[in-house]
Amino acid sequence: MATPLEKAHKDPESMKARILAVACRIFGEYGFHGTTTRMIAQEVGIDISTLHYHWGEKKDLYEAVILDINKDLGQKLIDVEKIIHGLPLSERMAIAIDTMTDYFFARPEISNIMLFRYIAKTRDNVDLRVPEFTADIARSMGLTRNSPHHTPPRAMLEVLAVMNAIHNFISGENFFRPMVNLEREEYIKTVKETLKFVLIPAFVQREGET
Amino acid sequence: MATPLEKAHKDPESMKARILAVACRIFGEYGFHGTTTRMIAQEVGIDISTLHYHWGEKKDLYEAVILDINKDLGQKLIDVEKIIHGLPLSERMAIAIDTMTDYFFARPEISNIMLFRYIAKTRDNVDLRVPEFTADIARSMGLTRNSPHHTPPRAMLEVLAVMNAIHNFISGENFFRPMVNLEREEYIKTVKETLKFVLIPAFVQREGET
DNA sequence: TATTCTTTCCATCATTTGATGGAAGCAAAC
DNA sequence: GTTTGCTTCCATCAAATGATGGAAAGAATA
Repeated sequence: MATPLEKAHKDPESMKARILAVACRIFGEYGFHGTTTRMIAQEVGIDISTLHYHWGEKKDLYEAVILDINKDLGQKLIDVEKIIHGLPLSERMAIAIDTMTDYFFARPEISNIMLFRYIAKTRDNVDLRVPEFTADIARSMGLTRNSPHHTPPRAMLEVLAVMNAIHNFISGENFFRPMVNLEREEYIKTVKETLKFVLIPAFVQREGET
Repeated sequence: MATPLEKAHKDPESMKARILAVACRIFGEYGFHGTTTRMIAQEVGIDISTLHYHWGEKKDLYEAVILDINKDLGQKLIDVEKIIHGLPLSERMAIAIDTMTDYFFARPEISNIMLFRYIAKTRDNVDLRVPEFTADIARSMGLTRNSPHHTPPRAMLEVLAVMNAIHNFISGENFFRPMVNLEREEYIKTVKETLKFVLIPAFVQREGET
């Protein structure tokens, strides 16, 4: 049997896990400063003291959310890499965009928190593992052919351009969807089409030139 | 002579204008909730009461910032449109990307506040004129050829993809630049190259197909 | 100079918010 | 049944924060 701590971490019914899930959503919606511990506690249906009992102070809970996202997203990227491995570039990108878009639409808090972290000033120590993930994806996309153990700035930025394009449409849904007046399903479908249209040709074209 | 209000609005030395400029920067750095009126007042070097005297409550000041951005950005888009009018698509996009990237790097608060507005929940009435701007750009890019008086969702999302790609690299500079370990000038240069590389081919390719 | 109007600051409030101590509840072990 | 340890909640605190009233300072005008 696992230790109580591990159990609490794994059992989604445990109070600790329930708090973490709600915290992830609320932090994603309102950002760190826009979120109050009372908002989270109320959403879970508990007292603030119970929240502090399980997770300590607000910043600790936020860091736990970051770590949770790192774990989940890291695993997802590994899964996708396995699926697309060996396929031609245009297919790899199409599948990756479709899959990751579905994933983020299902867990929009992840896109929200990542974008918040990019643009807002904070003083955290624990951090998103974006540098590692970005380098991994660059390798997976074949952008590091000339320097397998180092990721050139240009390759990093290209990957970030792709990833962030996805995040924007997920996090911006509340703002963009009324603009284009589409139902959710239709919005998701159009977002995927647009992303694939805009992002894939550049890379395919360059690959053909070598 | 202009009214005192207009004067205060135009004279960048006036207290009201100074507060607005600082507010724009601080709101951009920390978001609405992450910003306190005391932070703004301290940065300007005045008492909070003076701030409230000129701009009323915090939300009013924030709305003034939004209106200011709308005005400035709207004018910039008109200027760019004049410059690129008539040129071939690939050149139009290259110049627009270069120009707008320089513009946002010079005023990163604009990118910050726009991205904040996309992802964070608020209950504002006054709003960014993103829908209008987006439709204008779509028209300028020739994406509404088949329906000149209506902007199809797909065209809107394509424009948003381009605009947001720029915003991401400006607002994310503090996060991304250490990742790629570049000096500021080099970062800006690489960002422009990357944006043009990723964003232009898709549109040029489609235009060639018609 | 005296008067009036504008601008700025000091002192202070009420509310919100992060955080804690201690009592009460509850289940498992003895 | 009693004890022990874990969990939850109530009451409360201290600090941060948005906001205001009124006095003081300054500028413009008669």
